[in-house]
Amino acid sequence: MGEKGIRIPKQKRSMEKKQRIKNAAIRLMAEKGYHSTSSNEIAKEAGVSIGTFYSYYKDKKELYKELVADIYNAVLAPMNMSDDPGSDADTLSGPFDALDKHSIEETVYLYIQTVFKGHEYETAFQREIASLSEQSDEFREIEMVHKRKLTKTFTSILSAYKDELKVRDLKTASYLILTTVEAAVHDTLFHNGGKNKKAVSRELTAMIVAYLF
Amino acid sequence: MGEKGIRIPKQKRSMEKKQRIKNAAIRLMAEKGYHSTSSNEIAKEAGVSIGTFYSYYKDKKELYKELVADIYNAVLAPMNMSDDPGSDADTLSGPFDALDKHSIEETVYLYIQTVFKGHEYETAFQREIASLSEQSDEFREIEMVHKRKLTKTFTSILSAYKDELKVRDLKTASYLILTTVEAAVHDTLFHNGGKNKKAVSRELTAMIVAYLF
Amino acid sequence: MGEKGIRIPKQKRSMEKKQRIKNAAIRLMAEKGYHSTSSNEIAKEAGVSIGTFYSYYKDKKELYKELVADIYNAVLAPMNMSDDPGSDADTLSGPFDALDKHSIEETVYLYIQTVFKGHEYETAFQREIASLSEQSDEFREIEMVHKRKLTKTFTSILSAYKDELKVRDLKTASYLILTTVEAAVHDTLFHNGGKNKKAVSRELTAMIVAYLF
Amino acid sequence: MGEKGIRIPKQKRSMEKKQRIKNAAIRLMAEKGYHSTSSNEIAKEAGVSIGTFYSYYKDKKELYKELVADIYNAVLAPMNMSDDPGSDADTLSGPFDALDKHSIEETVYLYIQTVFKGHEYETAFQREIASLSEQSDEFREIEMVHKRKLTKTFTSILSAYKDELKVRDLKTASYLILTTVEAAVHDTLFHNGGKNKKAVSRELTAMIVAYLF
DNA sequence: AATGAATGAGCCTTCATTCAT
DNA sequence: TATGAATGAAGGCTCATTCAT
Repeated sequence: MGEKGIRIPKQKRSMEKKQRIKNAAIRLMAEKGYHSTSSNEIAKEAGVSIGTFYSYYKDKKELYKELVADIYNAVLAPMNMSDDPGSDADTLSGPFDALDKHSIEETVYLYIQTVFKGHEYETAFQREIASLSEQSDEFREIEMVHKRKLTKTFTSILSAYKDELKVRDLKTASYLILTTVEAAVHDTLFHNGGKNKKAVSRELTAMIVAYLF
Repeated sequence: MGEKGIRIPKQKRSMEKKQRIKNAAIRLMAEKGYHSTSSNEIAKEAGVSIGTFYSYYKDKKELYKELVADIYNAVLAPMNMSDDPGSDADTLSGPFDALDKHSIEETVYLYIQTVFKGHEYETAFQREIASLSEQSDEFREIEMVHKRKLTKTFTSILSAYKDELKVRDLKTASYLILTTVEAAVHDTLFHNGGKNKKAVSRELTAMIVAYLF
Repeated sequence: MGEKGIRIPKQKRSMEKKQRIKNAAIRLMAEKGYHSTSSNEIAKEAGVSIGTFYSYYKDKKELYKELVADIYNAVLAPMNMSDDPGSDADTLSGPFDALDKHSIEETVYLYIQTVFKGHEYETAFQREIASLSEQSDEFREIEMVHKRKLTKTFTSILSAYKDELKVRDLKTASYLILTTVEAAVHDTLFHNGGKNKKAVSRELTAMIVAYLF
Repeated sequence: MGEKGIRIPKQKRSMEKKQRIKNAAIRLMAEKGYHSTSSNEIAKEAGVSIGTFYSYYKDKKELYKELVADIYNAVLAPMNMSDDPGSDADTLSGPFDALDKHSIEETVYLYIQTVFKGHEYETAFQREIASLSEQSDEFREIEMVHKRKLTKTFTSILSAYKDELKVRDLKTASYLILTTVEAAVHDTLFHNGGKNKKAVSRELTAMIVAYLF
């Protein structure tokens, strides 16, 4: 009943406010989780009234979706895969298109470092994203949109090395490597505080190279 | 601790009631998630009064913790690593101590199958566990107690093959393989419905063997 | 999601509480109207927690429906038309089945008095019912269930006088008389404070008799 | 009064804007009711800022009052009873002063048709008016101002027929007839969709004539 | 005059938890 | 022991109204 009329801010003042809301939300959700963070709390932390909050976002979920999109844009941008180059999210430096200029080992290692870098941006909040995606297919789908792109790109990269590869099932190999790297990085960063990042990078590289070639 | 006098049931009748509560909780949480399942609902589903519920469990979290412990015991038991042989949780059949009786490939493959089997027990609920563990360190710690043991055991198994291995950093290798297998199995089962289980098992085996030897 | 489990009280204590809620609701809605009366206010006025309120009623509308049903049962009962003889609403005294024992004028006059009596019970709240019925077809339907019965009964009474009547279109006549009496009584009571009740009764009787015979 | 300085527009531009607001309000309130129509929504529908809305109207109630007044002026005008001949509301065609040029039956029938015509103008919104008038004496009073005039006029018309009438209590008779016609027309139009308009007109005429003469 | 971003009181509703019986 | 009625803090969200620009 009756369009809710969500404000789409173009003015500087408004943009700033929206950003304040986002920052507050990331801060709080990273710390206490999505479910334990209330809209009222976010508004207060952002120094904004609850009415303003709801003039920018239909509901808490809507805000969360935008947060995830921002994170993914920021993380995927350096891999040259971002959808939205004009995103209002920060963008990580260091492009990923240098992959093919190096030896195989270097290439894989570089890839792993890129994934690390991506996970190191707003780490705590990304951990919460991972959690929610696990919880509801609705949230998971938001992530998948981006992840599917990654798989495709990676498969095409592997195809370039086709003749030198010993694996046959390229699709499963891509899936496996992506899952593996993602999990190892995730676990290293989120649950071990990154202490063994170096060793993991080295061994992970070794494992993938040994598998592929 | 236990100011309110949480009942520790030893009588058959009580044990049965507790089990009914647990079963109801698993059923509901698997379906709708921890946060969307209320204590009242669990009690009703269990055919028990809410008062009774709170005479067995300090709060919902307490119940959840017990559920996680049960799952872990059930999953780890077949690997001969369970702490609590007298656990009231079900126990999966098929011991894992046959590892060294087979060829390397067979051994790894068998291990992967065991992990699959573990994840296939109360799959939906385990997915919820994974989600919550991500969310709160408190819950995560419960998992870690068990996982640390797994790493240790696995490292010692690898040690048996020491001379034939090409990896040097045994600790990191163990960690990597466990994380990798866990992640691949998890993703295959929880997010892909297990459709590519076979291919993943094969490639995963290939990757690990290529890495280790 | 998940049956809300509305409590259906059979115990004396509970029944009493439910009645307290109803009384409070009638009091407040009669005074300030349905829309300006909040559930919290009703609960407070009833000396009951808001939680208790929602354990008895799914929402405010549900409570309102019950209130209307109660009123109608109380009002229709003396006309021997109540659906629910065991209703927990009060019941007005004075049956209406004496209609045919009197002269025509007396019969009509008696009928009008009965309608007055019905409207004099919880007058202010009935005024609010009338208002809401006007506002939403959903609420109107609740009233109509009862009103339709009245029309039918009245038509059959008229049929008994068939040969002496000068009107031909019995259905429209019934409708017209019911509407007319209802409106006159309603207006006299709700908007004129009943000051001219006597004169209105007399003239209304005269009009109807002149019309029918 | 008017502390906030409510603008009384005399300029064409302003009048136009005010009218746009009124039209939007009637449209929305007719469709969704007074309570479910927000000021912000009205302003948006009118293509006017909420600020402008509040520069013309102290609050939503003020706007509503003006709407009711307009409707009454539009409805009463053809009966030559409008207070404000220069009202900015539309005016229905067809004067009512032809009453005495016809036979008694024709006169009454004509009157009924006029009332029908009045109710057929902005029917849905008038239904909402009826509802709100029932709800609050404040709103009701607005209606009464006009209705009292009607009664007076009608009484004086009846006086003209004095010698031929059989009724003695002219005041009550006027009141009764007005109430009756109003109610029958209202119900026929608002709740029966006007299907039985013809039959009701006929029978209503018959009833009133039989009563009066 | 006009705008519309901003406000915040207050509404409806849920649910973990208590406690009298 | 067991029950379940009762509680009330807290959450999500709406909307009439204000005010700086």
